[in-house]
Amino acid sequence: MTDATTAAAIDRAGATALPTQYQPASVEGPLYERWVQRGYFTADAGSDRPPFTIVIPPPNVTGSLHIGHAFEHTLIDALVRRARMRGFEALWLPGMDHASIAVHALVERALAAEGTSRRELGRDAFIDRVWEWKAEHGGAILAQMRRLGDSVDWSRERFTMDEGLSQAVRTMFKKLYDDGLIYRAERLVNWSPALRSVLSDAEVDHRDVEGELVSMTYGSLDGSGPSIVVATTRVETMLGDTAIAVHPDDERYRALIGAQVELPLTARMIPIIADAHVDPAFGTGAVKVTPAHDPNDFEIGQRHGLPMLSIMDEQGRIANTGTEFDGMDRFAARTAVREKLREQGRIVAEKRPYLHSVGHSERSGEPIEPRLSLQWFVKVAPLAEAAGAAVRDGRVRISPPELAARYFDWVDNLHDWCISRQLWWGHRIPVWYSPDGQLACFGPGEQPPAGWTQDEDVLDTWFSAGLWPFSTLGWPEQTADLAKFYPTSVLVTGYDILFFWVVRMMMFGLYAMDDRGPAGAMPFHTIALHGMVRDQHGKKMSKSKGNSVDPLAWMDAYGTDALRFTFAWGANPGTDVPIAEDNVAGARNFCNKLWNATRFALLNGATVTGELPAELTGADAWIVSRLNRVIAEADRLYDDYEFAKVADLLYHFAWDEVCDWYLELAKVALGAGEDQAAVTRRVLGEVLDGLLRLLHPFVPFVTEALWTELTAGESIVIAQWPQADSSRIDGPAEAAIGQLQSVVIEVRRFRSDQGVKPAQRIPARLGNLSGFEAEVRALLRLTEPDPDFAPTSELTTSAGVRIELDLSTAIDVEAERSRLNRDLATAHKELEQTGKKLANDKFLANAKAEVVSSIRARNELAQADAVRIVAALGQLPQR
RNA sequence: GGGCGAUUAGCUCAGUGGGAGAGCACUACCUUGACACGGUAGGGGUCACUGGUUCAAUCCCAGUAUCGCCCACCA
Repeated sequence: MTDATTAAAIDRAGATALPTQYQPASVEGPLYERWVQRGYFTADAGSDRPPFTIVIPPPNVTGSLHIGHAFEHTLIDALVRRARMRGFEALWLPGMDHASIAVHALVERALAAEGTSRRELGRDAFIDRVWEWKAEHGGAILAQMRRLGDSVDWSRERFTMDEGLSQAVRTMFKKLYDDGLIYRAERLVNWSPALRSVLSDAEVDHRDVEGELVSMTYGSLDGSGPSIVVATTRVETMLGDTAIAVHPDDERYRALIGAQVELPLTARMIPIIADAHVDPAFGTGAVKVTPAHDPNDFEIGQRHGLPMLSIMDEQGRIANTGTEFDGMDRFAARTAVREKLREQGRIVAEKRPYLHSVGHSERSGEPIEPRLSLQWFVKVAPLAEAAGAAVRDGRVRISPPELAARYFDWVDNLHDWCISRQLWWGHRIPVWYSPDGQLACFGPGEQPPAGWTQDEDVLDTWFSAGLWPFSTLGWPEQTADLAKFYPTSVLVTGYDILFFWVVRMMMFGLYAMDDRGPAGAMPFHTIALHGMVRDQHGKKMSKSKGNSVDPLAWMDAYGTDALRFTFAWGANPGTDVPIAEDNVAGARNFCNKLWNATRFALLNGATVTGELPAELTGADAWIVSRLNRVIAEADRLYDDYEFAKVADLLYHFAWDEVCDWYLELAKVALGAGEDQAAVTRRVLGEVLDGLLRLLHPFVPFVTEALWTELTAGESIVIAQWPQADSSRIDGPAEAAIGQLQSVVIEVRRFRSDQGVKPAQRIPARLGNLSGFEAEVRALLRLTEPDPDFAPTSELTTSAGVRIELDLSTAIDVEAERSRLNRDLATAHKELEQTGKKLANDKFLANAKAEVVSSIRARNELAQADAVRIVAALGQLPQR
């Protein structure tokens, strides 16, 4: 390099003032502000760019950014950034908190801390409290999510409870109601006596507890009439028994079927019935049936038309039995009933403790009580069938495909969906009742007559969440957004939520948007499923285990880009992602490596201006060839949502090829005369420009900071996505650099084995290196031979290049002998393996021709290696 | 009980019908004018087990064991 170009390069570096280490804090905030101000993140339905729409799960407003959400957000943002660079009009569908249950519970907890309760407050005041709570916590979580550098247009953010979405929910309910797909029925629900509310199945925690299994005699005790022994873990429910069931094929009881026996403690007679649900092998093979307090018994009761006696009030006290137990708490009654039966001599066996699973309220902790009540249901059969068909016939793709089995498993076995909840926060059911008991559903814009009252219940949170892909676009209005951005391109979410959310969106999208026909109604073209974030040992993160980590703390310590790259690196489709702090540190190191590689390039005048020369040679041709292969490969992997593989590909291309080899080779080229240096400066710019753009979706801040320095462009956010140019693929150049690498590696190994310090310069005479002599000398620190050059050692590399070295001292013969023997062993092993195959006639007859020829080539190579190594060993001085 | 998936280096995970890989960790040497958040070289694996198919199995098939997840059930 001339002094003038050196000075120019240093001037330029001075202007960039890049520090030697990447400092995340100084770039992240300012860059994010700049992106938002310049409007890069906004999407316009009026543009003629093709749409790319992503449905995003709304963050739970639970106070702090959860690592799982940060992970998911990162993947989504990567897709959106790439789409934007590829020329799409990219839109996220942002919203807050479809999880009304969670918010409800958190607000209730806050009220309890204040010594008050939802009931004391009343409905309206409670809802005001929820809004206050959301305004406060929602803002906090948004600020945390922005730190991730996500490119959501948060100005489009919608709350599930806002006016527009309420219209959508009412429209949907009315449409389903009018089509006869919504009905009201009395069913068993999960009742929480403490909350005096229904819980969804998802809010019920099944825990193994130590209870008791009590067996007791029903009917006659003295043999004067029929009797039968049944067992139960909940003795008190016997007060509500309306039958005893046995298996129809059970010989022991065949004669008793149809008989009536007296229910102890009551004057009632109940029948013995036959039902296939009963397991003859369990207990006595006879089961008491309490239809109003047990889900299975309810089914039996329905099949046999049994009366359904509710024997508890809404606080879990025995009621309406006409016995002495009325008014007792259910657990007190359990003991009292048992002891009363014991007095009568009806207890025949007790097993205690008896381990069994009992549903508990996730919110209040006490065991739930199944309870009969009137609820609203969606008839899902026709909806689920359409949802299954859309995936079966390929209109909707699931990635990875293995998880489609789970989807079908669910969709094909869906029961009717209970959509009413006895909560106050949520969309109220748009059904009104007249004073004389009529009911009617009123859609948006319709007014119920005066004096009618609205149903008190609200809709299940997944009802409104299921509308997300189109309600956020303005449906039921036919908006420009809806026209352009629906169906959406892809849904990215965890496989854990496939059943809850994805299936609902599929059913509702296909149903609500059916005017678009089968090809346009589905909510998304692709469902891309990721796994759960785990700790470094693959364990689920949870607060109670104390192994959950705070993504914000890692962003502080290592930078947002490091965290994002870590997420991408671990994101294999559909599989869980163990995240350890070591990985984040590794990603931070990678960011720093990129930083310094670019710094080096800038110091040396790398540029993107001017045409890249059509004909490149040597290392320049090689790295440009590799770049174009990497672009093509990265595109293919991105298209398959193979985030981990993209990250790994780019990591190794950047580190192993660009930094470890190309930059080192470029140092030689930059000093090799102005013509060559100019080409290399341009190639350096080309390679880094392409690499930074490929990495930008995962590593937005570092790439923006470096790319704008390198190219003086406005922003990498709006830069074009790299296009692979197959004419730049250069096989001969790749082969030549491959040979150079093998020579360098072998001589380095020799030096290392001989204990020669890396920095020590050694005179050497080199064989024919086909034009790479300068590079090899620079990389290996081999100087030109003096006139009185006297080699003390020589070696011939596997590529056949002879290298003579003057180590000044005698070589370490034993070290060299051991090195050669190791190589010889490798060659012999290879010879043996390949030789065995080549000696096998069946192999030669059956194996594909290219396999045979590759084995033959390996065999020949091993043979040549062995000959060379044996010769080298023979030349070593004898002991 | 039903279904799905996993088992590969000390740890976390890729991978392929024909030469066993990565990151971190480990060993030795090195502050070489981009980077010690670095460089160079190196050690380390009967690819869970047992059978089968095949010229050839870590990969395909069957079974076993262990682990994980989902669903159902637990009178």
